[in-house]
Amino acid sequence: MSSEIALLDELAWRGLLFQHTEGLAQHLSSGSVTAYCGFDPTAPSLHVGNLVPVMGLRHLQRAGHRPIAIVGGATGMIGDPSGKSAERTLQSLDVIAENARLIGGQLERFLEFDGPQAARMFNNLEWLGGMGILDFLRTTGKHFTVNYMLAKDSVKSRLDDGISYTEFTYMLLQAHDYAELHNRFGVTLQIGGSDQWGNMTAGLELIRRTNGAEAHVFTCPLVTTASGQKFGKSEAGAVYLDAARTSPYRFYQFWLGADDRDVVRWLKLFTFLTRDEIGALEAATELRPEQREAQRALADDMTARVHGRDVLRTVDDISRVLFGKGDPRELAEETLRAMAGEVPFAEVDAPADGAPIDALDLVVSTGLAKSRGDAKRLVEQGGVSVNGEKVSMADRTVPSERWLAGRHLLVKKGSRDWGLVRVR
RNA sequence: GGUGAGGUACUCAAGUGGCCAACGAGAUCAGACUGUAAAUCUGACGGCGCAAGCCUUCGAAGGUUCGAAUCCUUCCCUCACCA
Repeated sequence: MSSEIALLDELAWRGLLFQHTEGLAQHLSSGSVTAYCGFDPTAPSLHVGNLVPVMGLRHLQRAGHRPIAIVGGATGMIGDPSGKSAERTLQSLDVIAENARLIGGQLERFLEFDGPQAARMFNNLEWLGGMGILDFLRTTGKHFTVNYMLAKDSVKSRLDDGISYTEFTYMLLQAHDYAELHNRFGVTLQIGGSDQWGNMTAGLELIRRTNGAEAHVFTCPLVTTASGQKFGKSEAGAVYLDAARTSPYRFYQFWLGADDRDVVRWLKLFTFLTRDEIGALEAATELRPEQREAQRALADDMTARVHGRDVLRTVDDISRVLFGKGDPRELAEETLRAMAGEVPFAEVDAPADGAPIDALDLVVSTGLAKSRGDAKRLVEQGGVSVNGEKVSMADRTVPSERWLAGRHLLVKKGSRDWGLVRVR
C-alpha cells in the first residue's frame, strides 16, 4: 500500500502527473494493474515529446504493474482533433502502415517485454480494422450522446471553424480501444498527454456503461521550455528518436543544450536517475553552471538509452573535439571519418589544377547555407570558420596545404553548427 | 439572404498611383558578451548573384495607366452586425 502511494508521489515529483482520476492511488495499491497508452502513427518516428507517456508506462512497470503499448494503426487513419486547431488531411494507408511498423519498433526498446511484468504491444487495427460501422454504432456509438461529445474541449474549440464527422468520432474510437483492452486484458488504467483527457474519460464512460466497472486514467503534462519555445524542436525541426531523422550527434546536442532552468525538470521527466542523483546535479548546476554537469548527465543518459552506449561514446567524443580547444589540424583521420556520419557531410571534387577551395562552396555543400548568397551573408557577418580559422569575403579560399587529414575540411557556422567536407 | 469591414512576406501589422522587395514588431539567423547558457546590445532577414543586376511576391483572374500592393471589373475566402 505505502509503496503504491510512493509510486504516485514519485510520478508527481518527476512531473509526470498532471491529472488523474479519483481513487487512483487506492486502485494501484490493490495489486498489479495493467495500464496502456496509445501512439498514433502520424509520423515515421517518435519524437522526444512522445517519451513522456512512455516514461509513465515504464515507471509503472518498474513498480510492478503491466504496461501495454498500443500502436494506433486504426485511430491514425482517422486523426485526433485534440489540441489541433484545424482539420488535418488524411494520410495514405501505406504511409500509416509503414509509420505504425516503425513506431512499433521504437516502442519495443523502451519497455521490458520479459519477466513477470512483461509489456505487450498491439495495433488497434487488430480489432477496429475489421469492425463494420453498423456494429460500431450499435455497440459503442449508442453509449454516447452527441451532447456529451460536443462538450469535450477538442470538439467545442472547433465548432466555429468546423470539424469533420470523421474527427468528431475519434474520441469514440479511443474509448472503444480502452473498453476493448479492458475486456481482453483487464486494463484498468490509461496514460496519455494532458490533451488526451477528454478522449480518455470517454473510455471510462464506456467501460462504466458496458461493464459497470471502475477504471482510471492519468495524464502527463505538456512539456514546456523556460524560454517559451516548443519543447522538442531544434532549428532543424522536431527531435526524433530515429537516427536517420535526427542524427545521434544532434540528439545529444539537443539535450546538452538544455537551459539551466529546464535541465533538472527534464532529468526528472526523462531519466531514471534517483532523487539523490538529480539533487546532486541540481546543486552542481547551482554552484558551477558553466560545467553543465546536469546537461551532460541528461545528454549521456538519453543518448545511451535511445542510441546505445557505443553511439554515445562516438558523439561524446565528437562533441568534445568540436567544442574543445584542440587544434583541428591535429585531428586523426579516423575521428574525421566518424564525424562524417554525425554532422552534415558532403564530398566535393577537388578543383582543377590545384586551385584552392572556396569557403562559400563548403558552406553551401554541407547545407549550412542554402545558396552562395546566403553563405556570403554568413561570411560577411563573421559567422563562418574553416579548420578553426575565421573566414572573410576577402580571404576565404583554402589551399590544399591546409586540408586536414584525409583531405577533410571542418566548417563551422555560428557558435555550434558544424559541417564536414571531404575532397575527392 | 442583407449590410459593413477585410484578405500584404514565417507570424502580427503599416502602406491607398511612382521615392515599395514594401514602415514597424515578433520569430529566425549571425556578431559582441558568455558557460556550446540566459538576459542584453548590434547586424542580417523574398529568391538567385562576390557585384551590376535579374527573377518572384501584396487573396485569384482580367483591365485602366508610361507606371499599380495602391484605381476598375469579376470571382474566391474571412470577420462583424442584421436575419
